[in-house]
Order: sequence, then structure tokens, then C-alpha cells
Amino acid sequence: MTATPHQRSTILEVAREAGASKTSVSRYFGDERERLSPGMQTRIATAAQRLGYRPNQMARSLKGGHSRLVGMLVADIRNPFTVAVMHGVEQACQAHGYSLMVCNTDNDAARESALLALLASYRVEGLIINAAGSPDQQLQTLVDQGTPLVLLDRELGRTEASVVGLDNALAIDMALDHLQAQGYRRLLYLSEPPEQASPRHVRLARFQHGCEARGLTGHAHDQSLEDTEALSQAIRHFLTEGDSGQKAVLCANGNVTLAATRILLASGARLGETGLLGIDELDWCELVAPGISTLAQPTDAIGRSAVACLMRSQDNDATPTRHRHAPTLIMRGSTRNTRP
Amino acid sequence: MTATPHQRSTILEVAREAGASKTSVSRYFGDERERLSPGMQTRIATAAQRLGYRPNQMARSLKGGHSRLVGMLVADIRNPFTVAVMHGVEQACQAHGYSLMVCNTDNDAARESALLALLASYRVEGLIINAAGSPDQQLQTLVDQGTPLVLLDRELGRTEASVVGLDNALAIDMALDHLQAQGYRRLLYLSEPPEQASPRHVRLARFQHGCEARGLTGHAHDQSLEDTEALSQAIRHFLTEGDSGQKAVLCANGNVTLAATRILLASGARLGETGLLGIDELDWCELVAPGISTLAQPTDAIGRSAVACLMRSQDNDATPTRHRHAPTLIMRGSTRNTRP
DNA sequence: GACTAAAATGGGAACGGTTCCATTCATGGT
DNA sequence: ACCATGAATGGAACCGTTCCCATTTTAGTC
Repeated sequence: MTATPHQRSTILEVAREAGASKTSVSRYFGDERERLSPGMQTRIATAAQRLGYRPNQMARSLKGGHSRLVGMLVADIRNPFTVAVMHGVEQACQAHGYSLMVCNTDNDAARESALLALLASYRVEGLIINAAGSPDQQLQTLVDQGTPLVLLDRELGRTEASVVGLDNALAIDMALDHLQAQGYRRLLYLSEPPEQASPRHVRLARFQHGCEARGLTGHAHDQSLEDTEALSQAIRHFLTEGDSGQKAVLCANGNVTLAATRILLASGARLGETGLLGIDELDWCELVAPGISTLAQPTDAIGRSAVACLMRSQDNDATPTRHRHAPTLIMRGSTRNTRP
Repeated sequence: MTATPHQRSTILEVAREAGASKTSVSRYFGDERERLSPGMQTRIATAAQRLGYRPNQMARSLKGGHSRLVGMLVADIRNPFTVAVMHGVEQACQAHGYSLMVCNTDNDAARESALLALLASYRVEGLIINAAGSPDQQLQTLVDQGTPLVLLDRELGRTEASVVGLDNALAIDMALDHLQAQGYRRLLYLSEPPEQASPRHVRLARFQHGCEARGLTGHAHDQSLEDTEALSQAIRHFLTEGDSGQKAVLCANGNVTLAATRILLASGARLGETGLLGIDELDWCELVAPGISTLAQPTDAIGRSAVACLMRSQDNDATPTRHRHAPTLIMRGSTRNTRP
């Protein structure tokens, strides 16, 4: 004699049980509870309690048009930076009464497109995108259909979308200032190729220009991290090339920092003597050798900021905004020049 | 003259546009497309195309009872292990045509309860839980209402739920075997206190028992990582205590490994001479000093396995199963005993 | 060409809520 | 006593689908 797994109960059953109409029950669980008489309230409360009732969010969304859902599309869910931002986003969503649907594209453009469609089909009320290949066309369509959009560290051609991310120009400037102050003269800027057009150009241009302005020698190198060998070659070449000037490597993100550190250590380079500065702070940066200096991004703030954008743009259809967050320099041994 | 942001179109509009009935359109987007004549198919396709139509998943779920949603409740979204498993889960979900709703409790029991309710209100068709304080009662209710449940590395009193995770006994045995083979004689097992009852006991008992059986001296220490000072004391005490036997530290998870490494390095311990073995493989383990040995968990497999459990249990109401995954030993310098 | 089986299509009732509008009923002012 | 007022409640339409069932079309057979 097994206990019958009692069906999930509906608003109608609660109404019957409480001797009320479904309207009243709906009011109770909506935000009009105070319009009900105290007696009615307790009757409904106990009835719902007894039946284990929970309003069906699907039905709710259908009628009201409020899915209470925010979608987040990320290119690489295993990237600590992504996760850190996600944490901020999730917190902020919860605070606003929204839930988060996360989709991971694993850097696959086709998947990205499919997931975008999926998110749309759940009628998410906002969309946060941190992925490379998003077809502008598709995004534009979403915007037209009224979905607020926030891009993380990515500009979108002509689309009306808010952008949230690092203040790239400032970050590069801070990096150059620091490296110069520590006496490094030859710089190598390492980044991954699928970086978004816009931020990448900003950074690169700023790097080139900044080096010139400071009288530094700057090289930039774009390299997929898949091809360890090529990256390794590039770094070794940089280390042996040219004259005596002190050399430093600047890494565009955490993944690059990881790869570069591996190679530098394997090459027998001594950190500090060879400078190393990474954008993105990571757990382990203080653990490696003399410690790796980083420019930490305020990830939680970025996440919250993104959600704030969404919330704002669904109230008034405000024009898209841009939020550039400043990084923080965390100095460790890897940029403490041993022979300045 | 602004372009009117055309409303999201409905199945009815597509039907009209295609000169068909909504039933046919529904069939087209459902899995009965082949029942339609070729002509009808193309008419619907072009109409939908022109209108930018996407079926409303909310309405779909409401009627059909299929939310196509899987919920995942995690205690700490910033834990790399959690994220790695999540990656596997997400992949598997996508492969099965499901989407993932991730909720993060930040180790807050109250939040956990609320989020559980939330997930339920979206009528998720499966639930993967990796969190400490879940009130058994609430979970039991969900199970009764027919939601398949999978627990990650956590047993649940009397609840009928599948369990997926590391083979804890095996992991401890492998750790002990390895440490013993490397000549370590005094062991310190470090773990976090909010570890789930069951796996924790398994590990602990196995550790104690295993040490005895091998003639090793084993201590276990439970310590919140918040209190760095206390943890530091415990480790230092272990390092100075007792006689000459070679000492090694075994860390229960990645967070513990991180904290312990910090402290060991700060104490001036030399890894290898002092053994260090961590459960959970992390990016940086190969970068620190002589490299940190780990027992890597097959995170992707665990994630996929969890989803597989869900899928199975919604077909036939199979009895709950248990999946214990074997870890892989990755040996590095931190357990290469320099004076065996 | 009439008759039948099968294929293709359409009508309309749910699904579980929200919300507009109508109804009931105590209240108080005149 | 009478009517306007507002609070408390209920009835029913609707949100965008799916799916059962009925109807129309097509092909197949003698």
C-alpha cells in the first residue's frame, strides 16, 4: 500500500478547500494580500499549507507576461572571471526577485545562436551576454521585441544595448604606469584571438599608443591558448630577443595569465626579474613563486551593475548606458623588479 | 518616425499568415512536423520566418506539463569543483533538450529553502542539489510531488533520491596508499565543517580505520576556512608536534587545499618534505612550487551522470541509484618525498 | 466512379493562473 | 429610512499553447 504521490495542487483546489474563489487565492499569493479580510487570509493560508500549494510560475508568466527570469549567456562557464561576475549577477537577481537561467556556449557560435533562441522562448525579461560570436542580427531582433540587453565587455555595432565591463583604457594605462615605474622597458601584451572586436581594439590601441608616449617598446601577440607550442615560442622569442632592457609580460585575462605563467616557469624565467602582470585576479596568484601581480576586476560590482542596467531599461526605455569599472592593482613579486 | 517594435507574434498570427490552423503550426513546431504535407510545411516555415515567431515556452509548459527545465542548487557557485560539475550538467542537459536554472545559496540555509521553493514553482522536471542545509522535509515533499532528485555528494536520510559523487572510500584509500608508499607516516586530514553528514563520516571513518590498518598515525581536523588563524595554528601544531616521522597533509577539497597551501608556504614548509595531497584538481596545482599532488575528480562525468539519473528516473520511476566515481591520482612534487 | 482506409487539417476545450468588472454587504451622512 | 461609498468577494474572459476529436482531402481498390 504505497502512499499515493498526491498531485501538485492547483489554485482551484486551494480555493475549494478554503471555501473561497480562485480570485481570492490569487490575490493572496499575488501582491494584494492586504485587500483580503483577516479571516479569509488565514483560511487560505491553512488550506494552502495543508495542500502544499505553490503557484505555478509558468501559468503566472503566461497570463501576466512576467517570466521573472533573467538569462545569461556565457562563452566559458569555467572561466573564473565569468563565474565571479555570474555570482554578482545572481545575487542582484535574487535581490530583485528574479531568477537566473545560465547558458554556456563553450565558445561555439552555433550553440550560441540556439541558446539565444531558447532564452527568448522562455521570454526572459533581460539578457546578459558574455560571448563572442553573437550574431548581431539576432540580438537586434531580441531588442526590437523588447528584451533589455546588457553586453559584458563587448560592444555591439549599431545595436542599442548597454555595455558593462572593465574600463579598458584605464586598465592598460594603470598597467603601463606600473610596469614603467618598476623599470620595465620592453613589454609583451598577450591576448586571446576571439576577443571581441571593440574592447580588443581599445586595449591594443591604448597599449601601442601608451608605450610610445612613455618611450617603451611594446609588442602585442594574439594567440589561441590551444596552441601551447606557438605561444611558448612567442614568449621564448620575446625573452631572448633584443637588448638588455628589462622585460615584462602583460596578460589580457586570467586564462592567458595561467598559460603564460606555465610557460615562463617552464622556461626557467625568474618572475620579477622578468615582469608579469595579469588582468583578472585569481585565487592562486599569491601562491606562485614571488606572487603574481594583477589588475583585479570588481567582478561582483560588474555583475550587479549589469542587472541594474536591465532593471532600469525595463522601467523607462532609457537609452543604453555604458559602465566602465576601474580595476585595482594588486602588486606582488612578479612586478617587483629585482634590478630596476 | 520610429519603427514600431513589432510585438512578439503568436501561433495564431503565424497560422493566419500561413493560411493554416494553429493546430498545424503547433504540429510544425512540435515533433509532428512530418505529419504535415510538404506544401504546408514550407508555408508555415516562411510565415514563421517573416514574423520572427518563436513558440512561447511558458505556454507550452503550462499545457503540456513539460517545463524542459532542470534546476541546480549549489552552495557555492565560486567553487571550481562546483563549476566543473555544472559544466558537465549543462552539457548533458543541452544534449537532452533541457535548460538549466542555476541557483546559488552562498551557504545560506534560509536562501536554500527559498530557492528550492522557487525552483519548484517553475516546475523543474529534475533537481540537482549540491548544498548543505537542505531541509529533508522540503526535499521529501518535492519527491512526493514527482520531481526527480539527484544529490551531489550528499546522502539524504530516508529520502528516495539518487546520489552521485566521488567514491569516498576509494579516494581515501588511494590517498593513504599513495602517502604511505611515499614514506609519510603521520597524516593530518583537513576538512571543512559544513560537510554533509554522510560522506563526511564515510571519509573520516575510512581515514581513521585506514591509518590504523596501515600503521600510520592519523589526525583529523575540521575547520571553517573563515578562521584562518585557527587553521594556521592547527597546521603549525601538526608540523612541530611529535617525533621524526614524515608528515603529510591531506585536504578534503579544493578550498581546503588552497587555504592549507597558503599556510604551509607562509610557515616556510617545503612541499614534498612535508607532504601535501589535495582532493580536487585545480588549474594552479602544477604551478605552485614543486607542484601539488591531487586526486582529481571526474567532474564532467559526475555532472553527466547526475543528469542521466534524472532522465532515467522520470522514465520509469526506477528506484534511486548510487553512482560513485573513482578519482585519478595526479602525482606532483608535493608528495615526492625527499627523504623517504 | 463508388467506397474505404489513410492522410492531412481544423475546431475547441483545457492547462493554471491574473485581472477586469460586477455583485454583495456593512457603513455613515443627511 | 435612503442612497452614496467603499471594502470584500466572486464570475468569467483571456494569456499562448497542446491535444483530442471531427472533418475534409487524397489515394487505393474493385
